[in-house]
Amino acid sequence: MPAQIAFAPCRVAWLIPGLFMSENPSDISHDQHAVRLAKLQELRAAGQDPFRAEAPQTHFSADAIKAYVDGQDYAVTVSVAGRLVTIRDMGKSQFVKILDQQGQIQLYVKKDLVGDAAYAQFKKLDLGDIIGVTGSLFKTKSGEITVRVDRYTLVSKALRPLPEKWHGLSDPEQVYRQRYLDLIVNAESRQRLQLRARIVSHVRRFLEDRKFIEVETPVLQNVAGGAAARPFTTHHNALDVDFFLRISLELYLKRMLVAGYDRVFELGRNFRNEGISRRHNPEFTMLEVYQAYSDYRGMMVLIKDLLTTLCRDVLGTSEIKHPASGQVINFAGEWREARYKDLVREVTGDPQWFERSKAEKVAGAEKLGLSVDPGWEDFEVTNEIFSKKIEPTLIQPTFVTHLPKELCPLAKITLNDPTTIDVFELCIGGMEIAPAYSEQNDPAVQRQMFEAQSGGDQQAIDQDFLLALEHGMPPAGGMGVGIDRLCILLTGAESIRDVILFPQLRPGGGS
RNA sequence: GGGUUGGUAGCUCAACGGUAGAGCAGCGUCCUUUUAAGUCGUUGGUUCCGGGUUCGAAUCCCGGCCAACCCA
Repeated sequence: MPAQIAFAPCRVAWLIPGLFMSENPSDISHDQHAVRLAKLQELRAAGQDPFRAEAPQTHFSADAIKAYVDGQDYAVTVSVAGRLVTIRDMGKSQFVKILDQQGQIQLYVKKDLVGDAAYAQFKKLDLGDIIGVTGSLFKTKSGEITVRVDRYTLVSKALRPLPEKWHGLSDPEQVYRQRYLDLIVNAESRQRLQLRARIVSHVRRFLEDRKFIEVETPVLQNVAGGAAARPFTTHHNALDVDFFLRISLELYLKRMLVAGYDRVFELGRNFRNEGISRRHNPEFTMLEVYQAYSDYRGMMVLIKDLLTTLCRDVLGTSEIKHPASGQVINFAGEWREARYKDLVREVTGDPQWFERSKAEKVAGAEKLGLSVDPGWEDFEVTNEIFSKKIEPTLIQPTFVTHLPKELCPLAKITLNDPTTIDVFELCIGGMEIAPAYSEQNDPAVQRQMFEAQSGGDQQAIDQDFLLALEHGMPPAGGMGVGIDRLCILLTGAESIRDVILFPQLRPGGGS
């Protein structure tokens, strides 16, 4: 049992006479940082250093509360530790609360139990200090299970004050830049970000239970392939070579299919050097899953199982509020399936849309209130309609299938329709959550599609990937799941920044 | 990149051309089962930064920085 830290039985004001007297020009009572430093100095002057102290921890807060045996006050002894977040001082006794990983637990400190000196020292603790206590559980008059403290130890002195206890921290800039403060004082943020951890954990377990193997592939790549996005560049000094940070996991995971890993996944960070918005962070977490001898229809079953079990096991409900639309998203029952072309024909009101000339399509898009870049191809004009006028309306889970082949060079062409590919995009809450393909495994067709997309720029083609394909890749279904967006959906967050611990901000701002 | 809104005490917010305030936190009292505990007293400001207008600017104007939202 570590030695108990005891405050010297004197007041800070005695240490430096007149320190807190208002008529004294050196009064520091208004400067909370200075007051806390003075308290630390006082401890050190008495030969005690809280930063070298230790505390036992037998229980987290919620586990300790569960350990209470009803009707048997003081029967169970626990040691808990955490940050002081509430102090209610009643003279010769105090109720305080500490916060740990599981939440808060109330402590009751009585002068006649801990002794005069230790009690006097306890009164000098500040909100934010980290303490460990040992005591026995009881239930207060108002029914709150509480630790009656026998002894306590200060194990870290907080030199800065906490944000306000009632309103918490609400300045969004400070919430993101000093997330640790947000997590201390805003229970909602704590719950939301812990929910994310449980979602990610469930995803891993779900896939491992189905015999998928988790792998880690390179972040630094010569060719940033597998998606259309602007990559970040970096430089390796020893090799004197420029690298890209990956924009997708796809091409390396397919090499693993070639390697004989029949079910493989990676849960990792992608980087895209593009705009920052409510739905985009420059680095974001992606799940990609590949299953040999499956196809995009198989991926439909997989993603539906994944989301249904997530709802059941993590959220405990199959209905989620969607704040932007006010609708309730229902994950139970059949999910809608709709062809891309049908949705476009419906929203444009034109059954012959795909037979129209580009000029007619541009006019049609403008009629819908969209502005169209004159340099765009046919399919880009149509896709602008899809992403602006259709996708945001797909609130309930919807598989959009048979996308135009120009939208993705990595999928198989539909057998009886050479203009579309065997893919789906799962849209929920107006967002694209998961695209999936029947993966292209014909190396010659794959090469043609890369060349058509790259406009003849051989540098932009991952030749090593094509070489791998020539060794033979089994037919497979593949799927990507944007984990951040999934978390936005499942936690009811309004912004990607709310489900990322430390979202990217311009450096140097704020405090 | 463009537009809108915002930046005031450690935190949450007032004051909108005339002496910068409140609550919480802090400091000093009272109080041994409190629940935003209560009680009495009290300290604390480069009003984001830099210019300008004015007798006088947190407030109006211009420029910059940072953020949120909308748009591209």
